[in-house]
Amino acid sequence: MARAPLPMDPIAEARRQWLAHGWADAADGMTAVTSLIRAQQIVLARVETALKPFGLSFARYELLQLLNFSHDRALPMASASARLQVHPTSVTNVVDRLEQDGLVRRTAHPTDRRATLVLLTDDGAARVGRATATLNRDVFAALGIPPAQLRDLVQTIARFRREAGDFVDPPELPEPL
Amino acid sequence: MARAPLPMDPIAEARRQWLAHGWADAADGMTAVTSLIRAQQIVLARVETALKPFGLSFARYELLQLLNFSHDRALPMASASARLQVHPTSVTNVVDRLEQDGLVRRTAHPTDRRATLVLLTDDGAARVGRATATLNRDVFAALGIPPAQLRDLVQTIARFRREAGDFVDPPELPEPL
DNA sequence: CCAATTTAGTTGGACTACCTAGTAATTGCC
DNA sequence: GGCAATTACTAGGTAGTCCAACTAAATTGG
Repeated sequence: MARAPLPMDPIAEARRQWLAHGWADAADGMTAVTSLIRAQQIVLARVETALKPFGLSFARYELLQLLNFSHDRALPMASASARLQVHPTSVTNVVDRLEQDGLVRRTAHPTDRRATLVLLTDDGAARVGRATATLNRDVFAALGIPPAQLRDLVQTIARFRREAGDFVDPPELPEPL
Repeated sequence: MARAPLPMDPIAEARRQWLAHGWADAADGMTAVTSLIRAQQIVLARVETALKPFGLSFARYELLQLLNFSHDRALPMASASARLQVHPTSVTNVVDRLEQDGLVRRTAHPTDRRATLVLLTDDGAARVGRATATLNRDVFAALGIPPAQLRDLVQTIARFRREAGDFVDPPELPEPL
């Protein structure tokens, strides 16, 4: 990743180019998409930096934390894949490495002989606990976005995700027909 | 990528977990970070889907479009790396493949014998032009985020990027000192 | 002017994610 | 009951990202 700040905002520059080429109807969407992609790069870089001392990447951390919050600290591979929204082969890959590091263990599923349970080891639980403390302190609690904007950002993205079919609302109240 | 929508919002669920564990000061930041990462996954998936018929990925497209907007349709590798905010080795990698496909060519820099110019070929220009039309129509102009929220989103992220040192404001007026 | 430093780019290695294709086990339907 | 379709996972290959280390060329400083 390049370190030196650019002398101007490349996204605003792209927006100018879009307008100059007569693509006004797509300019705002283009700007939003590139903004989201760039913002993700920045926050992910911070997360990876914070996790590096623990020998974890964000992909590893997410899986460990998911197990940590699950009953019996275990989950079938397929459930992890669905919950993390990643390809099943990615889960296989990450579990392979986490298992080599002794942070998780593969176990037989009690009833379904096709399935494999991933189990968080004590080492894994300790590791993810320490990583979370660092992450909370150095990244999440120090993002640098004012609370009001943070709230709007999350809400806008939540609406977008729901419309994109990312999840469906749980029936908390009586269903409106 | 998993396709079926989850029965509830996993990010809201994570937020509940964070609050339940007494990490209230980090909960909003965690929520924002995971929201950004998930939103990027969704929009990037749409972009990649739209680009697939053209044999392009977003990384390839970005480089081609950057060259397309540059003088003489050419740029030194280092400039592309800085502008795209990716590691120099990533540029080497992408240029290798684009060159194999005949969409760009490596040329000698006229004055600096260390540097390599990447030049957009006519084929490359035609390809990126058609890809942009599709991208504008199918993705950017059809994001599904209301205009007002789109504007706020972009502005919030722009502020965040500036504070993160992504870019510095251009000296549009006489330099202070 | 020449040595030391910086800059530009590539190579090799590691990680993550995806896709395709395969095996094994389970479920569903006649 | 038994065959077909589905589900769970793994293997192999491709793409993209990064880092560390390296070569070559340009710049800088004494």
